[in-house]
Amino acid sequence: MVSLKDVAQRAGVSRSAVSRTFTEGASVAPATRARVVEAAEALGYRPNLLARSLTTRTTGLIGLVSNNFRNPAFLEIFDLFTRGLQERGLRPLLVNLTDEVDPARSVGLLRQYSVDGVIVASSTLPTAFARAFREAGLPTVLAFGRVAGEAGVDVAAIDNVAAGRLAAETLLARGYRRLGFLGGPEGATTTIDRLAGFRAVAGDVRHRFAAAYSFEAGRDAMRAELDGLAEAYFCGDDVLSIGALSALRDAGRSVPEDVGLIGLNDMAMAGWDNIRLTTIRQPFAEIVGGALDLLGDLLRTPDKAPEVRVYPCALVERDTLRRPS
Amino acid sequence: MVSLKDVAQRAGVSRSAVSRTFTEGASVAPATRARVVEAAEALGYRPNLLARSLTTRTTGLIGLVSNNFRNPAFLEIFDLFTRGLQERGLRPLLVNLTDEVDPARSVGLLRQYSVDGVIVASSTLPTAFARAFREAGLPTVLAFGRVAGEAGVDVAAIDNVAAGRLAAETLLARGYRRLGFLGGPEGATTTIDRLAGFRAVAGDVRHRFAAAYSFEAGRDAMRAELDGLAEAYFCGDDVLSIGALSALRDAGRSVPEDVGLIGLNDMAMAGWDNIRLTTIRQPFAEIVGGALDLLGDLLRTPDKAPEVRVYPCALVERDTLRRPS
DNA sequence: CATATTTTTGCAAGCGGTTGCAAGGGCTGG
DNA sequence: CCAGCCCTTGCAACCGCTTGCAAAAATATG
Repeated sequence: MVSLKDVAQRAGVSRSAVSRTFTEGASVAPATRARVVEAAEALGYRPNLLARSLTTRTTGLIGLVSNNFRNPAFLEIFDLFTRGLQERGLRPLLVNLTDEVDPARSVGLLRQYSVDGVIVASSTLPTAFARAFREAGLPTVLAFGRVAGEAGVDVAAIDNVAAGRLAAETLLARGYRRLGFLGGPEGATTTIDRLAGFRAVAGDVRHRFAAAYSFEAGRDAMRAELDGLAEAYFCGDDVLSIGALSALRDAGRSVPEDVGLIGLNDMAMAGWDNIRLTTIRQPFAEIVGGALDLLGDLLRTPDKAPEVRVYPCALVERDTLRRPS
Repeated sequence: MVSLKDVAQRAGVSRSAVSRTFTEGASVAPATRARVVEAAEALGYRPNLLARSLTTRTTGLIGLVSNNFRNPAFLEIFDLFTRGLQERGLRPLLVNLTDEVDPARSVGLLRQYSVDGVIVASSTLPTAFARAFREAGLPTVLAFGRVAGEAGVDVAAIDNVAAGRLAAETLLARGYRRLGFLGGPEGATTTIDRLAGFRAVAGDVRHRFAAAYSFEAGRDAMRAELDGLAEAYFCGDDVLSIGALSALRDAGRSVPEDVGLIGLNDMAMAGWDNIRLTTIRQPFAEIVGGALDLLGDLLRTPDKAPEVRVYPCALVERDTLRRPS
């Protein structure tokens, strides 16, 4: 591995000189810079960012932590995050927290790698995680989590209570009466909020929680609903809806005539011609962009007051709900 | 940030002593170790891995590079890779190479972050990338790429030529005669190989390439096929198949009676009750495990001869192909 | 108990960089 | 031609940690 010293030697200058030609805004004479650049190129030199981080105290590493590796929506989200980070000169260190229950271990890990900040991209990770990161002094932003009451953490997300209300209002407006809620994992804040919003409008409806955001979980949950079916359901997520849809069709119920279904997310798949799920759209790109902006602010001014950005969600009309009359 | 020195001071020992209590197999007296551990705990000390890497020359960072952020199969793959790496004490630095065309830039990036190795997880990234990484001295393993002729790079993947043959044989065995190939991106080695295998059995069939592994690309490609439709198609990938399926049903063609369809991958979605795609299964978990084992070997013995692990693929019977008579 | 041997320990240098500081050099203006 | 100023440059220290080496301490041996 070629280092600063090698370049300095070859260019006939001091190590400082070559360091300076590679650091923004340092004072080097054009002539020496040229010599250094030439030597560097000849040797194929690139500064070692991790060594540099030792003195600059910034690594450019961002922990991208999630536990949603089953839900295709998150592939879109990872795509947006990784590209966004790359555009900002940052590198995502991916942390898969599936099955992890102890925030302290994740904190240790992120600190050991001196990440500059962390993005928690999850709708189901207990809020203790984001909070633990923040308390460990890591600039943290939570994306796709709960927007209220997460004292001390920046958040970019939709208002899940409002989404729940919108779902209920929509179902009622379409003439469905006995409503049901088929939510995601029971403990998740987003599930709780969506149910709360839904109930605020629809009253104390029947509800059931799926074990995960997965097709199978949605299908199984809807199967369990089959006796005593409501007229229409708000599903916690599109992939859950698709599972539910499958269970309904299997059982010979027609959607949207017999049963209405509305999802949440509007992931790419929801629009596929053979699915055409009516759903509530989460503006992924905007949320991710917002989360990245928040992170950028936080990196610049580490002790700025936490900020919450709430993004509007909107109904996307497709074929699993009756049209308004 | 608490450092070695702070702990040393508090424990009343030298910095070396505390360093040694945190490095495997170093000589420290039980008593001092205890004092150090206590001080470390009181201070919340964790060794800085990046500083350590400066002398040990190993970071535990692995570049996980891909350009497949549209294909849900890759979410499963990322899940497997990240968990597998974590189990081995390694950390994935995620690199999104969508739209990147210059291997040199990626090489620079990976070297700047001193990754210990890199996993190229892609079926469509030009082979120049994996090769460039290897030539830059980075232990590299290619997963889901071409298994033959990639001189100098470890590979874990299926034999795409064999997969193409299997597809053609299956279609013929089911009584379909005029066959068609609806492949993924035209330049990709995997596409080329699958087509080659398919043709080796089916002869010089009609073929068309989709622009990407996406639903829309599959649907559009199949739409373009509609006049002059073959009797059965081998699609480059499940998500492409699902798009194709949608185009066919839209056009009033029944699958599998009018037209047969066979995909490749057997991603979770292919088995969903409302899709039920007949497909050829790529054993994701085995391939990922193999890639990780290869990487492990490579990290241990950096100049071992490149090795290729080929995994068998198998037909998964569902509803888009006639049953054998 | 003295000596030989083994462990444990601290020192100091080094990993690949950055940066404050003071000295050196080139220009300008008078 | 000289003083004064500013831009460049190298020195040396430091970032947090590891490690070879030799001295010190502990243990074993006769």
